Amino acid sequence: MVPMRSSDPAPVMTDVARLAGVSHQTVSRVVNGSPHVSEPTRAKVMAAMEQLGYRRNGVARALAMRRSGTLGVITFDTVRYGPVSTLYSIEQAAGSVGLGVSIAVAEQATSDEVVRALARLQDQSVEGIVAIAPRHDAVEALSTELRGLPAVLVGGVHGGGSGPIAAGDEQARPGQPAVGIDQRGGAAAATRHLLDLGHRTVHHLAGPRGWLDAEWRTEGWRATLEEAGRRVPEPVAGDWSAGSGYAAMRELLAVDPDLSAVFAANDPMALGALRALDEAGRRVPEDVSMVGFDDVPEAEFFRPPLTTVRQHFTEAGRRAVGMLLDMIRPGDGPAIRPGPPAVVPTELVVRRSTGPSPHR
Amino acid sequence: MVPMRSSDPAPVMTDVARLAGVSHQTVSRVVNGSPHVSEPTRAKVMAAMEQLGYRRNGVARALAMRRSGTLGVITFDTVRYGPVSTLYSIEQAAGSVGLGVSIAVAEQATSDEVVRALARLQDQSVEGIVAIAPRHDAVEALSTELRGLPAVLVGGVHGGGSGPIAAGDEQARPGQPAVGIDQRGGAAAATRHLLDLGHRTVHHLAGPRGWLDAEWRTEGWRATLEEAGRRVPEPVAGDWSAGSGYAAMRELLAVDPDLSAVFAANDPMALGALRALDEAGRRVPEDVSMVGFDDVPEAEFFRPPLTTVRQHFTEAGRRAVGMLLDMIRPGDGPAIRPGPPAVVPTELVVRRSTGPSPHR
DNA sequence: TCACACGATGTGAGCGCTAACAAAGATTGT
DNA sequence: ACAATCTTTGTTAGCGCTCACATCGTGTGA
Repeated sequence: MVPMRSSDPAPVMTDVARLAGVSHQTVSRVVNGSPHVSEPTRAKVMAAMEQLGYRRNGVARALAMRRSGTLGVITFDTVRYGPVSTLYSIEQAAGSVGLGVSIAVAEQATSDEVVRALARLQDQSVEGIVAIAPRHDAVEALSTELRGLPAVLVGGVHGGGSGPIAAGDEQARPGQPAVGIDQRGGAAAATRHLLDLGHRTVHHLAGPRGWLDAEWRTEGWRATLEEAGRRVPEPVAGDWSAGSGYAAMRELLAVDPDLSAVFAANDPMALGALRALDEAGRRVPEDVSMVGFDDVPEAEFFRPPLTTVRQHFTEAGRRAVGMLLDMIRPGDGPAIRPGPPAVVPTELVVRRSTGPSPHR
Repeated sequence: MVPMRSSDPAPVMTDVARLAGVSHQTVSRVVNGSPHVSEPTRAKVMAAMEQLGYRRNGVARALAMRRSGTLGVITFDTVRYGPVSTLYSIEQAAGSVGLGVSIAVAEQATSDEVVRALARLQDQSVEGIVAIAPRHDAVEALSTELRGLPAVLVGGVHGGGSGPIAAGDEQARPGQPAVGIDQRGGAAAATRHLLDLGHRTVHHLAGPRGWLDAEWRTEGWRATLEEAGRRVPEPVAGDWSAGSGYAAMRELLAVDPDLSAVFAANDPMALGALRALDEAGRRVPEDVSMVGFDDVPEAEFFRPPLTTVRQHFTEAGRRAVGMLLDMIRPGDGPAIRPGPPAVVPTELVVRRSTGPSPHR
């Protein structure tokens, strides 16, 4: 393929220097774009680099500069839309400022697994950590294990979480920087939408216990119901999967056959619920209205097209990297620099799975 | 959180050595589990490491050993199930043999983007590359840019592709190691299933032009039809998304209102197609049968539950890492070592979206 | 004309580790 | 008892780069 035996060692700075007739330091200056190099010299060096196919050795550079230029991302073994989108946007943002991204995926979101993932990243000398969509225990484990390594959480923050989070809220890690999506606000919007449509109350297919996002969604739902003075039905928890949504919906139906509005913790669960409803002979939205969360690309093609809460994962990823950058390269110019609030708003996307209550 | 100012420099080997009253080399031996250290010495060193909270500096190690211990993965900005699962399984496999994983996501699967992603990884001195689900042009670009860096493609290989691929097949990169999933076989199985059900022919919602997986699926479908002596209807291409499946299905319906069996290039496209069918008043599977590809976790909850072709992405990822390991650490003991064939079989999962032809 | 500044370049040291060899001490055989 | 051997430990020299500083030249102002 390539006319190069991978056996002959890659050229190093000294090789380039020798060929160009300068010192290795001058080559370094050229490589790093120093202004103190004369034009002819720069040209000679460039030519030599070109001829040799020189690439700077990142490891040596990292050692000398005492910074690896890599961020670590901890994520979970889940192909869920949110975490994945966030991961990609983190990589984009990091890449745009010249940082690499190493990942460690924890098989479970348990403390143990998270700690092991963290260790893997630390072995690679990452400069900072972004942890995606954490659970309570994982966050806990993370912060005790961090030992001064800068880290930011992303994905599991409710309204109001820029920088150290105000005390008194049962969330994230007091003091642990976090950027997140307004889970609570999104859940509230979904619930309010349903209430506005005339439904007497809204049932909830909750996400798994212990997941920050899940809990804030539940919280937003509950608060809205309480504010409106409505009955708060017992939520049934799932595990984010369509299957669990299906099971949970059946359970809900058994307990309360008269329900008319359901808020699911995410879109796959809504999909499962839709199927359960169909099997039970309930029409959506005529008999039951359904709202999801995430706005996965497929949501528009569910039957019926799903009303859901869109999250801007990309923005969240960008801000997380910006925040981390502020921690590891303080005062390094405006690279990404997020706007003031580190909490990204959500957006209710109304499609055809919601309609007026049949009870009026 | 953690009672450690990140300002005081991390302890290094010499610090441990001094505290333990030995030479830094002895510390190195302990860290690397050398057998030539006496038990009391080892204990002293361990204690010193513990006390200081020592962690080996991976960068320095990488420089000295001339190997970074990191693999690079190139993937695309797509939250599709397959690529994501593969990515995770690669990380697992790499982690299990002590390798780190850096990722670079190309915004598009174009040569330009792939080359830039590759450059980002090379700057991190990765020891090898795994490229996920490539397109033709991307593979092309990759192999010219690789300059001796070991690389393996994963995800886009039809039956028969262990190691350098036999010439004569229009696929991957002649000579480019690849591990993949038996796309052609899976497509053939799907098509045959439909034919066995009595359908006269099978229409195809194809994946995007230029994607290896898409082309092999189309090929498998076409070959099966031809073998059976059936008419081969013109496929309509989509872009893997549900929206494109919807549009393509409508187009197919306009051209050939009598169709009774459809093979979609992936599950999201099948989902979109299902919706188009529903809007057109066709029942599935009574009027039209549908088969997808991938077996995404949600497929079981489509309406009706989707018959589809399951891919074992995890296995593919594992094998890719094993293969790469063979290239960068030849004869390094049986770490992952895949079994002989580097092509992972698929599995037809029959659910309720397929049924007997209405035309007989 | 000389002092001073400044731009362009080179020199040396060192980042934290591993590899290769050297130097002790312990053990063995004869 | 002495050489031969093995085990345990230390010493030295890099890996390829950047940083801090030294050096050389050229231009400027008095």
